[in-house]
Amino acid sequence: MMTAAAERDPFAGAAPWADRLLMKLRQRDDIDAEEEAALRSIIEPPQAYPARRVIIEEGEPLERSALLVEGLLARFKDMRDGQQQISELHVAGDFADLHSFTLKRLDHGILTLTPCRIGWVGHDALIAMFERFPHLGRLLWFSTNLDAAIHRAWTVSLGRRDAVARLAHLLCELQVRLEIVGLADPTGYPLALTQNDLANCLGLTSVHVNRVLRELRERELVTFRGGHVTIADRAGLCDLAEFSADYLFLEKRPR
Amino acid sequence: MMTAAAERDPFAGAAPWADRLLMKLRQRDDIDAEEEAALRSIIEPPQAYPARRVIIEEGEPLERSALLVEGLLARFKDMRDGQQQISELHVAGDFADLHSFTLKRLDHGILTLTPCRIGWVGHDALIAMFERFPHLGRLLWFSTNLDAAIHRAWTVSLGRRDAVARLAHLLCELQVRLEIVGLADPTGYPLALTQNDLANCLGLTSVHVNRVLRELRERELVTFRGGHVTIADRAGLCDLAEFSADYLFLEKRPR
DNA sequence: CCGCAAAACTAACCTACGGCAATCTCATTC
DNA sequence: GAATGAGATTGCCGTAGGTTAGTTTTGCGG
Repeated sequence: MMTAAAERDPFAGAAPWADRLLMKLRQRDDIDAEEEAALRSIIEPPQAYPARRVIIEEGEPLERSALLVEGLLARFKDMRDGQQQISELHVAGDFADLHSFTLKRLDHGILTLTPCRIGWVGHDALIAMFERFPHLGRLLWFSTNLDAAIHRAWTVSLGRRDAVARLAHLLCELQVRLEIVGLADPTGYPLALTQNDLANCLGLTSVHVNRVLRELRERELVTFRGGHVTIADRAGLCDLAEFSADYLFLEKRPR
Repeated sequence: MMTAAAERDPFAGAAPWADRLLMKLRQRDDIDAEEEAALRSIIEPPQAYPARRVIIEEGEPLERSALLVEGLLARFKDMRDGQQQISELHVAGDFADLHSFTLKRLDHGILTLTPCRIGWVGHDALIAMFERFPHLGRLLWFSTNLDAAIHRAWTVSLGRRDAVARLAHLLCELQVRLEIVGLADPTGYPLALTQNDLANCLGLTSVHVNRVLRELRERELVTFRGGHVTIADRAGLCDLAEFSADYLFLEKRPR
């Protein structure tokens, strides 16, 4: 069953690289077939990028946004003294820099942490789509506000949780976000990060992340080894982290 | 000169409580007279709230958003052990919880730190306005993305700056944000916060904030006393904080 | 002008995490 | 299968900031 939009665009209706984005959005609101086709049609076929490549430089003028199709991306900021802070991790299905649609440039860089596939979307195509489907505009606005909610959760972690709870909280967050897009099962998920990457997310040093990982392992809560997170005691982990998924807005509602 | 929208609504064209919001938005993009009238017309006359009142509870269903007309608001989260973390401060002219337009509830509470005046805006009125003026929709989307950029700056502070630089950075941020809405002169600004409030922003204790304020005073960079921030050496302060206003997106551009 | 509470300030001590350096593990390449 | 290098791991010690427990100052209602 093809919609009008789908017939005009040879990619629409197909474009499987938008699948995880749709899973993510449909967790929060209904999207009808016409909207789906419109959304799929504006996302260009994904391009591959190697790990550890800065794909968007801080300040660079932007006329398109990046839909992460596969891999892990980080929003990061480098300090004078060589330290780095990551302000958000992005998983498949995330629009990593939809913020640039209104900001026109970013206040931070975006970096691949693993090999990635990215489908670009032109800002002009977004404007056209929003004129026809204001509801999709609100949904993507929602998704940037969801990023802001994640930022706030990280702020709370960095400000008020100790290193153990902070790491536990991050692992809980990723568990939920990856489950939504079908990349985690209830016992854990693949996570191709180094301990140093985790340190850059958590405002710690890699040495201390190592100590904390050992503690979490010894307390039989989680194991992170060989690029895989195995959650041994989910309830215990959430409790330690004071984690609640409320800030991820998983309920389906008209937005 | 009255526009069509202004003639329909007795408050439009007047509604001076939207002045600072307009100053803030016009710093980033042009707004024509018709848009201005539409925006003014949907903001209800401000209501007064005393200091230290939670005006929005975490999770509460929301059908309107708060434009801060006067005073200081905080987005906050309380921890099990009684600690509090503030994830953003809002000054006059800020839409404090425009995020709830798409989120429908908040992942945090909103609290008055000083006596405040707030003009409420119904979400239905926003939808109607956006249908007629998509450009205003993008501008307000921009303003939620600006909040996200501020969140990221705080994340970097909390993760990678020591207490002195962290406090200095916050004081720099407020200087710029208050200047935009005409509430700071180049030498400083009124700031009716306690040292404990600052501690809750910075992930510190009030005791340590006190020590750090003394250090900043002794280094002749800033003084915070009697609810007023006096900047003695702006360049030195920015340098210490590694502060750049880039993340506040002060340039005027079509959004 | 007094009495009171909240906030500011100080000092002595304590601890979570950083800094540094050495060693270990493991995957990759020739 | 030896050589290499990135990342993981551990131990020791230093320090930024927390904790506790005060004292002092400020603002304010009566």
